[in-house]
Amino acid sequence: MPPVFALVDCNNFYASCEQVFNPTLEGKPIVVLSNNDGCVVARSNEAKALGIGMGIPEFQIRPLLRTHRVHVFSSNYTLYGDMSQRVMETLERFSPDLEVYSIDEAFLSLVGFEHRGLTEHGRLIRRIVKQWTGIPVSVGIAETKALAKIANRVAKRTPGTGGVFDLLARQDREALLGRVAVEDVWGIGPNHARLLNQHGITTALQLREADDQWIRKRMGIVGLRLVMELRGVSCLDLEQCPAPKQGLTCSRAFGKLISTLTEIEEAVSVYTSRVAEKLRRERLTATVLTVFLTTNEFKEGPQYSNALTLKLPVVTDTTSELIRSALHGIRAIYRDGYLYKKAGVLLTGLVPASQTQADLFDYQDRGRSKQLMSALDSINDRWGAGTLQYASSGITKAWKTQFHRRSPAYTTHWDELPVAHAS
DNA sequence: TCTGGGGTCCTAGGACCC
DNA sequence: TCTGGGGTCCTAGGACCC
Repeated sequence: MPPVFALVDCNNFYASCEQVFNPTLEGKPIVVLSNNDGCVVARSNEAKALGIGMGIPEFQIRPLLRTHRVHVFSSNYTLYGDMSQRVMETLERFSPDLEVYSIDEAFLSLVGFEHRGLTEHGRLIRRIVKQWTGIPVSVGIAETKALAKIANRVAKRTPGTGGVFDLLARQDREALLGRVAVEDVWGIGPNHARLLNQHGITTALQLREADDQWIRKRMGIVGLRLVMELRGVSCLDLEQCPAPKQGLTCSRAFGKLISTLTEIEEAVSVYTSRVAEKLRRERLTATVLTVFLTTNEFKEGPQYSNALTLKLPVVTDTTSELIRSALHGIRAIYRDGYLYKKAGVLLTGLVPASQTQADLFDYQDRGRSKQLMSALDSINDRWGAGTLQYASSGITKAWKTQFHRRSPAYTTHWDELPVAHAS
């Protein structure tokens, strides 16, 4: 059976999540900002119509936001993560062959559903997801993932499609691909777009017709696979079970520039605690730790950026051991006399915890530190991240990430549940 | 004043081995 | 004077994704 993919993509996902819990926002321009309220990461249709670009720094459009009374939100990842799970669980009912591709997108295999009419099936998916979660989605259908991406784009932007577009059924495929700019093709970033444009390739249609040898040489095997996908030859399979994680990171810009080693050590301790929590949640242990530190690249003044990778003395998931190594690393790369903007901790060489616990023979009492970590995790789960923390994390936290306009965690915190008013 | 965070995969080059 | 070829592993950097 030839493959058939549907790409289901939530419309303006973060913005839609905010609207679900505050319906007075529907039809209004709203934006959601990144950490530290830095950049725009989601926009309602009305905000897009005002010309607010994706990724633009908030301070650059502040007057515009005020003039048009745009509703502005800090990111609320707890809420978005929970809503994402609800959407994915709903989609699972339509096809067990599902790949959760990102927080707001999933590929579904529709093989076996052809007889019902794929467009009709797409409309049903859209209706049920909206009804059960409140989130509007678009559905693109085609015989490869790359084409399903394009179909989804058409569904989103073309009034009259009703949010569903089946490329398989189209006779005018060439005309459609001719209207898609090459930089809007999935897998073509700014660098390859520039390269292709220089060689006269400006549309998805021209990319499809490009010379294989040339593509292979200039864009590698990834580029060639993409071209094949545009031709309707499926090269990218549905990845149903996620591959094991290769690394886990916690990196964050500081709420303000900092210069002292003490403050940086505090931040690195907190970041290490966060990444250690992720590690335990994934039931993994780490063997390698990298710390890094950078100044603000956007600002004038002396720049410094460095990273150090350390092999951990023992494979571990224990916060205190990870903090010890991270602080060791950060002291080694810290230089006096700079204003620092960002630091991070990266764990790699990940091994499933089940494979490491049996044969440890170091001096630590593993049983006790395991108990300590589960106590720590359950208290922080129950009472909020950071309720219990290590002394090296400090108290004042002048460098803390800023979220000035965060909406409530409507779905995950009892004291922030939305309230229904009888009218 | 103010510019995010967390990932993946591929490739080239060097070290090392037989 | 003359100095192979093939393999693996590791790392850094580039490109891309949402």
